[in-house]
Amino acid sequence: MKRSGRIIFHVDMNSFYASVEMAYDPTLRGKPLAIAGNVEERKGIVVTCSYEARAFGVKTTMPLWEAKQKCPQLIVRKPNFERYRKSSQAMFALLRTYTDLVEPVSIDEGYMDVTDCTLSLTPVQIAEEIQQRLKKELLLPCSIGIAPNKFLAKMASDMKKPMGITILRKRELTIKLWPMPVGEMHGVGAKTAEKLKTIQITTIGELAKGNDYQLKHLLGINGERLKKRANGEDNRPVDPDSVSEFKSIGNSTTLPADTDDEQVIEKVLEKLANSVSARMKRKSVLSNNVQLVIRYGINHTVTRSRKLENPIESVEHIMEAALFLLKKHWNGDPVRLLGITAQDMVEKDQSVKQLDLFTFQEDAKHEPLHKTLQQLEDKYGKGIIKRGIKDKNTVRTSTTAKLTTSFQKDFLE
DNA sequence: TCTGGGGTCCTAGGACCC
DNA sequence: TCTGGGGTCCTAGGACCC
Repeated sequence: MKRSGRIIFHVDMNSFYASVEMAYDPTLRGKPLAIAGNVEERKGIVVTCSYEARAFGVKTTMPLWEAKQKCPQLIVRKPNFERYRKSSQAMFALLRTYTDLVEPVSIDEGYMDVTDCTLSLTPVQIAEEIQQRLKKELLLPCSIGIAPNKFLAKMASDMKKPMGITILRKRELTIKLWPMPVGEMHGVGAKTAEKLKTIQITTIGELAKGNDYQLKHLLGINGERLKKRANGEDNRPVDPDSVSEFKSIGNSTTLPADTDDEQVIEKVLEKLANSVSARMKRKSVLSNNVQLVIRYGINHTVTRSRKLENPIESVEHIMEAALFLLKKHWNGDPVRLLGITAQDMVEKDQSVKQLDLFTFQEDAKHEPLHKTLQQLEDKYGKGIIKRGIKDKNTVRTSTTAKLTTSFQKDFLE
């Protein structure tokens, strides 16, 4: 028998970092706890806090000094990402014992498609069991939303925290979803809410009935999508692989004090390049594009990127690109934050290396070489060969990884 | 005392090619 | 001599999320 609709779960861990710390250190349980970066300094903000801390009015992104004011007995810990990653892995492993269709969205939340779960349990029973097991086995509380698609499941999991299970059926939309402020909708932030207000849309229900032309004019393609979601339409599949296809790896840091000292800036970049490179190597990926982020003041951030000739991963290469961008684009003003992000990632194929194919004089006649390059492009598509100017008259061509093996077979024998 | 650091996706303009 | 329109790539920036 084929069921008409899907059954999607959104599993959302409650105050994840704080919960992990409590699981790890029993003396913290039941106490107001905040996780904050830069504990000693002015710029520290609350990343996550326990429900006991929330009772005092402590909130995520609140400056630490303010949180301490609201709750003098607040316990503050620095984040320990290694620990969170481990807990996260254990949590997703538990979810995968129910179905392979588990899509992690972030370290502490994910979707499950339990439509074809073979268990003789109802969806609600499965959700209850998952929630109980996460609590018992990993000491971690969560909320679960159950709905016919991802968007509704996400909205549902938000409705009851902590340790909630909420079912959101399509026919309940008008009562449960439509009265909510549009700003609480997943995908609508402050700016979009502000824009919607100009056309008298303040609730999800008003968005659901919004004028197509007006929405498109105001928000572009996103207007169309948001209206569909408001009407409970969302056919995105649960994709277990989406998380492994990450697009970028970056590190950034706010400096202890704003500075225009070039040596200090270069030191910081060196550190960032080191950590980006280490993470890339751990994941066996190379990058074709390096982005430099410079923040001058609270509201002035500049990003500059550079497409590279060859994919890179080493600290030296990352630094080279970052320094190039710094020299070219830094206006000399004091810098508040610096960041390096590696983008346009490709998987590193261990078995083959990137290879310089030819170096030749652009204006000279090299019929066989040109012919070979043409053949390569015909076979593998445009863009497979990178051409770079080596010096005034010399062109260097190179290609990457996967092609090389076949290339050698096809053309170098 | 006054907002961190990790990401994704989308848009838009200019360059270049056909 | 002048020139349209489409496609792709690159870069910068904005919005959003956790």
